Amino acid sequence: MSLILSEQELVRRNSLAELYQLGINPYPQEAFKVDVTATQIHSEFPLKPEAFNQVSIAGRIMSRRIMGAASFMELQDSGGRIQVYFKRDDICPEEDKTLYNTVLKRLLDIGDIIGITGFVFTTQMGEITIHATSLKVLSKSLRPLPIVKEKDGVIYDAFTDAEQRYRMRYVDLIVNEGVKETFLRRTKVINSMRTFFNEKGYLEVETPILQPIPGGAAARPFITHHNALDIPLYLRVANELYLKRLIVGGFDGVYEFSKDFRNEGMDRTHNPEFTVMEIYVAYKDYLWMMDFTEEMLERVANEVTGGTSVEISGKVIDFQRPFKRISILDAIKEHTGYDVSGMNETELKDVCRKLGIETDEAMGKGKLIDEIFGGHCEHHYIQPTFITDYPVEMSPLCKRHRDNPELTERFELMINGKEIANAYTELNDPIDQRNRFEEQMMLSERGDDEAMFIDQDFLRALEYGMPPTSGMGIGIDRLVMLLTGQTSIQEVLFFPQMRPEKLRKAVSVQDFMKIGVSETWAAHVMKAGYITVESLQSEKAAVIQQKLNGYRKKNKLDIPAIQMDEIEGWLAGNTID
RNA sequence: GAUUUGUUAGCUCAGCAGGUAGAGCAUUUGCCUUUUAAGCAAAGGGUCCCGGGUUCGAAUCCCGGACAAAUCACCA
Repeated sequence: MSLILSEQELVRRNSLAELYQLGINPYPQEAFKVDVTATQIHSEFPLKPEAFNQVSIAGRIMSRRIMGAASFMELQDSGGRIQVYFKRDDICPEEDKTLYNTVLKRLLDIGDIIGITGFVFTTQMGEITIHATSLKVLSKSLRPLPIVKEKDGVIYDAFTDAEQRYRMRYVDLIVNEGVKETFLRRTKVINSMRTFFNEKGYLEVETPILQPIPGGAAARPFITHHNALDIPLYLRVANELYLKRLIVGGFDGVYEFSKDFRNEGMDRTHNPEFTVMEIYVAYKDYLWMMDFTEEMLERVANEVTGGTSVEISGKVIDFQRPFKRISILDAIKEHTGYDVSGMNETELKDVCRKLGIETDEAMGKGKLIDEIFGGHCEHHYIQPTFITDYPVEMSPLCKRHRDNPELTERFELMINGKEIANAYTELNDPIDQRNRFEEQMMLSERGDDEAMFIDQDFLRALEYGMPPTSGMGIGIDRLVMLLTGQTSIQEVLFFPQMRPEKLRKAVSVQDFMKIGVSETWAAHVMKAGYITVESLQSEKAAVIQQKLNGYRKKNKLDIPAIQMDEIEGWLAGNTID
């Protein structure tokens, strides 16, 4: 962060100092009583005006319109904005008009947080407004906010730079209307699901994020190190294996909203850390889970949006039950014309070649079928659709299909061409499970770095016996995207992962004084464009002299012109402590 | 990782016939007691992302780099 402040920041710091001089603490300790919100005033004042004769409210100044002895401000609290009217003689009934003339008109800025008391009325323009009778500074803002204005529903000068919006989400939330709403909905989605599960009697649990074996999904993990144990630990890529251990332990239904971490690419649908809800229910199968998932999504959509359909990038998606169901092999047949059921690896590679899909040695049957589906079928499923009965090679934790041992009892829910949920009739045969892990190991040896590790403790748990169980995982971020009409995951995460901001090396006046620059000149040297000591020392003395004296003249500085021998002293490289 | 586009004042953006850096809002000063993206008048504010090159001269042209966005690739 540069130490060189913009003009507006300097003005605000000066205002801050003046407030202190006036005996006003711009960051007071004591609580401020808030007895009403902007939203309440807007909705209830027209019905019960007499209830708003004395209100106390706090918020951030978002606009100011000052005209002599009267001013209007827009105050923004957590729910919205309310206009405030100040009249000099009302907030300064005595002789001393400083609070109005100096504090309100000059020392307060857009972005400052204030508390006021007053009564609500309607202006001649018909806007519900608080007529303030007192004013208290609650927090002085030292940086200018982007000014976003709106008239007749048209937004002017919106704060749109995605990088700045994500890096400074706090600013985004303050100035961009609608950002808060997305995150309120996100919480509603989660609350709605949680209530649904709790009503069914399932237990919310917490399982380890730091895992010695990153199991439960085929993904590249983040690795870290535990010093005391001196072992590597992995950030979880899934919580599946732990939840199933709990089913072994005797719970009928367990679920967890889990932050998972995958060390893979980032784009508008992938963030390195993301939220998944996983639920496991004993004595159920994947057919039951399909019904359960439909019921859950229809209800969540209803509770969050007030209906079952949502619009996203021009497409209307309907969460009304029942959802379409189709097996993955039928889906491939339908969209490519190839019947890949029963094909061996060579035949599948042949199909891939004909479809223009690149293959490599590391790909087994499961991966090949996945590629065909991903490349030619997935994007067709806009309306919620269950894709079922995946090949056994693709699903090492899933039970074989009751009618065909080559397949598994698995479904993925596709919405808007993307996978949203994934569910199994869980594999509880410990012998089969061990074999499947070993097949994964072979894939790993062939070079598939996403293949799963063998979790011996998980196998031991299965050997004690797990009841027949169905489990389902759903990507919360992607679901929230659907239900808020957002097309990038960054819009539904408060703080999406960003490349670290490169901060300019902070230099201070003292750094320049160390090489002999006088205190008088040090600040000017920085303002004249030498933002590091190195940048100054790498310049020729004559150039520096010209530049500094030019700066002195331009800014009409009341100090003597700089002399050559003084500058040569700076460049000599002697440091002074 | 590839391609395309972008990076200019606090914010949104113009300027790219290479020739002294612009607008609106915001800021400062003055006027204004019910305004509405308030108004009127004046002023200040910029490493034109960074580093090289071409040129008498680069925000503008060329090369390299950083960062971002979009598309694609990768991604149970």
